Amino acid sequence: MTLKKRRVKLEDIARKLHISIATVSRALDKSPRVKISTREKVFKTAKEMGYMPNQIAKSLSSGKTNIIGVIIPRYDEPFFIEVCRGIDQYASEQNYKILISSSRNSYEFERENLISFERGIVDGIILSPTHETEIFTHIKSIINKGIPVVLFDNIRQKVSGADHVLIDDKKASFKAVEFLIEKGKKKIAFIGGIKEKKVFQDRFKGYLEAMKKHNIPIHDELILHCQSLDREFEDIEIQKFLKRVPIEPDAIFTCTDNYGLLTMKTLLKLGYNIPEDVAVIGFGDLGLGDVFVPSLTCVSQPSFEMGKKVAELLINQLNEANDIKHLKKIVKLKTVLVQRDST
Amino acid sequence: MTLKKRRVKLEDIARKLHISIATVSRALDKSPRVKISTREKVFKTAKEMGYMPNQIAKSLSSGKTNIIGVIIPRYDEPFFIEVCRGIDQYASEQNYKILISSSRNSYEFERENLISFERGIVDGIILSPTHETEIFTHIKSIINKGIPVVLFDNIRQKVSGADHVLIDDKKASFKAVEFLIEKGKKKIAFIGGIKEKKVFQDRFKGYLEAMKKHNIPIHDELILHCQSLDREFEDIEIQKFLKRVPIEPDAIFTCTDNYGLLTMKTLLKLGYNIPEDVAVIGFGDLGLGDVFVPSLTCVSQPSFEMGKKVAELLINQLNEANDIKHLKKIVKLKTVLVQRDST
DNA sequence: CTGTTAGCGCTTTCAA
DNA sequence: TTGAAAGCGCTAACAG
Repeated sequence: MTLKKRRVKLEDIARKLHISIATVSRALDKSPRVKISTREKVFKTAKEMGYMPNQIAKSLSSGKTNIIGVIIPRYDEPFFIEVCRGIDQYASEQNYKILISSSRNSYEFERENLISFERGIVDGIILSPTHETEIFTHIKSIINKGIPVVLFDNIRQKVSGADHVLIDDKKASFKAVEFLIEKGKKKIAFIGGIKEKKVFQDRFKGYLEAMKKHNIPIHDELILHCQSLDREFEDIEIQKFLKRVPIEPDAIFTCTDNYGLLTMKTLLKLGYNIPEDVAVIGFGDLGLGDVFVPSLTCVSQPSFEMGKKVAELLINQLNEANDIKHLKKIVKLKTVLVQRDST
Repeated sequence: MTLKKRRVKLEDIARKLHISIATVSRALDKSPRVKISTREKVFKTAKEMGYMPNQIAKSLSSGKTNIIGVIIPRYDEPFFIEVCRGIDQYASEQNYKILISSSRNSYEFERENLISFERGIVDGIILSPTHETEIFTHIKSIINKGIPVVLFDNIRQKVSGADHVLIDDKKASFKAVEFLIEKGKKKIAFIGGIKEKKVFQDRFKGYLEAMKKHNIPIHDELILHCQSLDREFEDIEIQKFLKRVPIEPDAIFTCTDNYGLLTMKTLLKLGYNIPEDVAVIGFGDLGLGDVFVPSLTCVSQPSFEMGKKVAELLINQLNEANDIKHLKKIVKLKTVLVQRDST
């Protein structure tokens, strides 16, 4: 019954009103170079005809898509989701949409994603490098093509030409461990993530430094670097570690909230009291720590804020004149130790 | 030092090789209508010159962006993230990218998002309606313009012309409650979400039916419909409810995992034993239930699978010839009751 | 204030 | 097997 409907375009409005396409375009842009009465006529007709601008045509012609590409290592990590929320919040205020893709913890995927973004679908890119990412030529190459880039979180190497947003992982973990020491803990275990990941390396360094500063001997048996990239296996690794650890720790500093929760779970099942027998600290503060019983003390990382900041920096770059050489920034966000029942 | 570099385009390759743009385009497409030797030359030159196709131009010309728009009510709900993961998984296999936006639990935002997608940036749309969404004209209007749509999860009203993916909420909760009854529980409380949301309505119906079937009296005092849309307030509402409930329940059926966890937290703090004094069931099975101590029994909803299914249906629609009238499908996915320590 | 016109970079007929 | 040329729908420079 309904006729085959072609999309209404500027030309249709122009023809109907016996004016030029350019005038219609300008009228819809509310350009001051169009008589108000004409503008009104155009708006009215556009509405009547159900006109909807074609974003693709606009983009081709203007060279701007108003889309930001975001590449994160994985979806199933609340930290990245929080950051994306922050990005989305800021971006949508500025009339940008975000295209998220996951590099699945793989350098190759990260590279592929970047290349597919290079095809012009995004105006700029926000990226959190995977643990595998050692070489940054793929990123530099994007920057060289004039596409703005902002990096966040796990940055093994500074990339000139990109903004960076991060926290001071070493300092944060140093303070957390020191806090345990000040509580009188001596046998402090460390549970970290894959060694290759910069953030985990730094958190480990903070642990070591705090121990050293207070002259507490470091036992290798009390140190675990989880190698899993999968939630299920993390659980198994941690259980195995805790069941076999030769020295009973009186505190455990863990590098993510999830490690912290898994640690508490296993400790409780093994019959330990938290925090009396063993204190536990997590890292992240992603909303689950205060649901668990006992609630988890942790380093609170401003994930949402980080997302907003990252988006802000990118959009600033986008708004700069192309020829003005942007002074790239390195922004460090503050962390706080949130004390709850596990310490 | 570096020259102002313009992007390499087909024309540049064509000129260098003294052939036409059309031939270059066809060669890169591996069209059989191009001599193999020409194709090879083109590929070689394209690589040398660092050619990168312009996706926007391609899209304008082909009418296809290979982007799927996804609209979810909120980001901070693991269920939606899992679904998005599933969508992304299937979509990326089929060479689609996804553009996610949140309707922030608001009908108005949902509508706006839809309209912005209508501007041609996406080939099709996946949408999970908010609790506020009562009218579906905005969705129908999209469908009428020929844009494929798939709906999932909270569908108050079937929309002809769209595929639907859901679970049988009523049956799932019926079975869960019946399970509690069979365990000998009599004073079963219900904690649900906003009354306006179809899924919560159905889960409530399942509860009522199970109680009725087994002739167990229903006490209004044992029923809570959380009205919060915010994690923090959910916690407060549940605490208040549990502290004031006049009849002590011996079991609590809750409509999300988060409600279940919050419920357990509060019960533990009030000194109850789980499951001896009170059993608790959640809904969702989103990875936290088995970390908590005690672990949470829950209705397991196949979120990731749902995402894959939804993407599959959408891409099927996209692949159909435009004139073939697609028979819209309603897919119901199975749920399972996962028994853990809280019952 | 309005119109004409030349692109944006690619695809795709139609012709050769 | 290749090329010329007409779009895709919109923007923007230029002219009037």
